[in-house]
Formats: sequence, C-alpha cells, structure tokens
Amino acid sequence: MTADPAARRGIPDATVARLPEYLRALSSLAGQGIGSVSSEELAAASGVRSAKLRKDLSHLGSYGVRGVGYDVDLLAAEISRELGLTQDRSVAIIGMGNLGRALAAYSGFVTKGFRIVALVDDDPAVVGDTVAGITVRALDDLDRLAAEGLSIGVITTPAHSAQLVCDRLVTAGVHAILNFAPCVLAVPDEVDVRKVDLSTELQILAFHEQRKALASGLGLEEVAP
Amino acid sequence: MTADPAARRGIPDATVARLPEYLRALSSLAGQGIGSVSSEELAAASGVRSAKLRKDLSHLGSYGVRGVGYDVDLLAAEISRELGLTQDRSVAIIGMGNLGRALAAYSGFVTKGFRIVALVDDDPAVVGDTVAGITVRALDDLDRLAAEGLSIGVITTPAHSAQLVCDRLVTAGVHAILNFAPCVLAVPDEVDVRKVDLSTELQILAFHEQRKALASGLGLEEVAP
DNA sequence: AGGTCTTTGTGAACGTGCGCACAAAGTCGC
DNA sequence: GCGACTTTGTGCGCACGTTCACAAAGACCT
Repeated sequence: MTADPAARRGIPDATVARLPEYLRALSSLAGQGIGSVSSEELAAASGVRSAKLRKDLSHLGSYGVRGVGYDVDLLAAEISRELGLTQDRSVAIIGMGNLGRALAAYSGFVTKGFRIVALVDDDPAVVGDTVAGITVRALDDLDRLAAEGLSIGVITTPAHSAQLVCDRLVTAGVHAILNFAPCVLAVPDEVDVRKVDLSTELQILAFHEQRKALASGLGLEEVAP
Repeated sequence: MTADPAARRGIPDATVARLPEYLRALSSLAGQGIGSVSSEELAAASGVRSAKLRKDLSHLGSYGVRGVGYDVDLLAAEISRELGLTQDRSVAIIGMGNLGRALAAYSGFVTKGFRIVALVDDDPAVVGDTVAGITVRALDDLDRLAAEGLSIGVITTPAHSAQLVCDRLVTAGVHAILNFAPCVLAVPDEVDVRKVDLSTELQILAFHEQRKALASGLGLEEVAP
C-alpha cells in the first residue's frame, strides 16, 4: 500500500517551510529567462546547502535530470502544486490598524495565489471605510464570509482582542490563522496557527548581538602572545 | 574551567527563540499582580509543555524554588538580562513604504528595550517627511548613524533594493538585520540576518490546508461500517 | 557505440531537540 | 522537628533534521 510514486504522506515540516523560498528563487530565475538550474545554483539562490535542497526536493518526487539539473518551470509548477497554490485561497485581514492596512495594501502575495476577500474591524468608525480598494466590514460579517469559502484569517488586532477574533474565526469554520498579535492563541487541534512577531525577532537578534559582544570583550580572546 | 554557575556558553537556538514568549507571558502575569508561577502555569500561558519550559529555563540557571515555582519578577529580569535587553538597542528602519511606516508607528517594541533612532528612505520625495514623529533621512546618512551606535537594521524595502541596503548596513558596521523583503541576503559570517515573510507563512498554511483537505476527501476516511 | 563527465538521489553518520518519568529539594501542616 | 506533598531540574530514549560521501543515471563528445 501507498505505492504512491511521489512517496507522499509526509513531507517534513522543515522541508515545507523552505519550499516557498525555493519557489521564489525559481520565479526569479524564470524571470531572467533561465530554463534550467543545478541544485548548487538553486541552493545558492535560496540560501541553503545543495545537499539539503536535493533532499528536500526528493520528498516530492524525482523531477531532476542527472547530469543536467532541474527544469525551472517544471519544478516551480511541482512545488506550487505541492503547496496547494494551484487553487486560489481567499484571505481575510482582521484589524485595520497600521499593520493591517499595510498588509492590505501589500501586493506581493496577491500574485502567489492568495486573494484578499475581506477587511474587517470592530470599530464602527472604521467600518465602511475603503482601504486598498476594499470596504471594511464589521466583525459580525465573519460568519457570512466563512460560508463563502474563506480559507485563511490574518489577525492584526491588538493582543487583547486577538483571542476573541480567533474564536470567531474558528467558530465560522476557518482552519488556518496567521497571527500578528503578540499573544498565544488557544485553538482546537484541527486549526493551524502560525505566529509572526517582530518584537520576538528583535529580541532574538539582541541575544546574538550580546553573545558576540561578550565573546569578543572578555573570556574568549586569545592569550597574549 | 567554565565553572560558570549558569553553565552558559551555549543556550540552544530553539530555547532562545522561546525566551521572548516566556518574557511576554511573565509581563502579562506581573501586570495582573501575580508574583509566582509554576512551570505548568507559565507553560500554558506560553503555549508549550511544562517539561520543555523547565528544560529551557534550566539552561540559564536555577531560578525556581522546588515545591513553589518561579518568582515572576526575578525570572523576567533574568530572561531580560540573558536576551541582552538590559541595555537599550537602537533600531533603524530602511524603506518607508506601507510596511516601514506601520512598523515605525508600532509602539509595541519600544517598551521592550528597543528604540527607533532613524527612518531611512532612498526616495528624495520622502526624505525630510515626518513619520511617527521622526524625520526620514537619506540613505547616505547610514554611516553616520552606525557611528552613533546603531545596533539593528530593519529592511522594509522592495526586494530589488534589499541587497544594496544590506550591503550599506554591513559596511557601516551593523551586525544584526531583520529582513522583511522577500529575498535572501548575502552577508559575512559575523552578521546575523533574520527573515520575516508573510507570503511564506501563507504558503505554509496553504500546504497544511490542502493536506487536511486531501486527507478527509480521499484515501484516509474510515472503512464503511 | 562507448567512454567520460556531470549532477542527481540517497544511505549512513551525526547532532539537535523533545518528552517522559523520576529523583532531589524545598514548603507546609501538625 | 518530622512527615507528606508539591514542584523543580535532569538523565535517558526517541524522533527529527542536517551533512557527508558515493553510487546510479543520464548527457555529451568523439
């Protein structure tokens, strides 16, 4: 059983997390008119080692040609299919603060198979405004949106509202949430939550900065010659 | 040698990545007037298992009391110290598009020991504008900023400008970069780069959505009773 | 057609991270 | 003061991810 040619049923999470980067690198190459790449070249363009790239790609089948490399268009199509980008997915952004508005105006991910179908806010003073060509709707409209096939919810509210909004998304049937609010969200097992937090990122950078400063400042310098 | 009480010289990366979350949970608890927590409670507030939390905390020393738990303020201070947040770090944001402006206006990370000291853009039409109370400066001012002790650079430019900006930051002596542009940056080994990309996050969510849809739609449903 | 050369795909070794389960250590009640 | 109880800190086993090194497989030249 599972005589599946691509040996699916389990692409490692670490690999999935890198596939978008490979896809971007491939798009860039295609835009330059390049039709074929070696694992070495594609790995360099993606910021990984070639062995890791080859092992990642091997999880979705054997699409390279030994002695030549990978066909750019074919591989891009294959990764897109694997990531589920062949069908458009509808996205709602909840929370029309600075970040929510910036994301609404960001055109970068519209091109990748994602479509912003709704902007939502709970402030009556904001509801009805037009942001990036879309009219802001009220929180109560979430149920109707979900019924229309909403796929992903993006939460850009303050932390104290995030769990409430999250609960309403889950109740409405949304199974994928991208959370920009600085808090942990409680969700049922079948719901995927990914978190993006720039404060966290800055703190991680600060840690490494301090580590480097300490290492060069004391204790690890060479013995005087 | 290394009879260091805290047994430092190597906190795992995975642990470092979670410390900010613990810190945020502790701040929240402190705000509620709670002075002591068990690993079980703090883990729940941070979205991890208690065993993982205890192992993480053990890497920075023994600050808990058996039978009681952790002192909220003490532990928060200890994590802050470990992350290097005791000294303020200055941050520059380069790229005054929608995202750059949103980050500049975001007050969330000012409270955490980070200070935005400069906003930068290469468009002469934008230089001189005031965003979030700060005057936008030209790209050429980066060297001067770095000389004043700039610690972290945040890149919010389009992808095609990111490498150029990155190079100037590195030349100016910045060792920590947070990259929001959808591209890989080439930097020397001594420079840390962290990348945040919402398109990537959406694609990862899309993958899991598709996987769930396939699993429930075909092949994995139960045998008819 | 055969040999050489390039590049993929992968088996094996290695390191890291995670969770369990428990001993050590301290508190609280009496 | 002592015993029971609670909670931390950690040793161990397992699974996952990464890297190395090489055999298999095809292209290209002659």
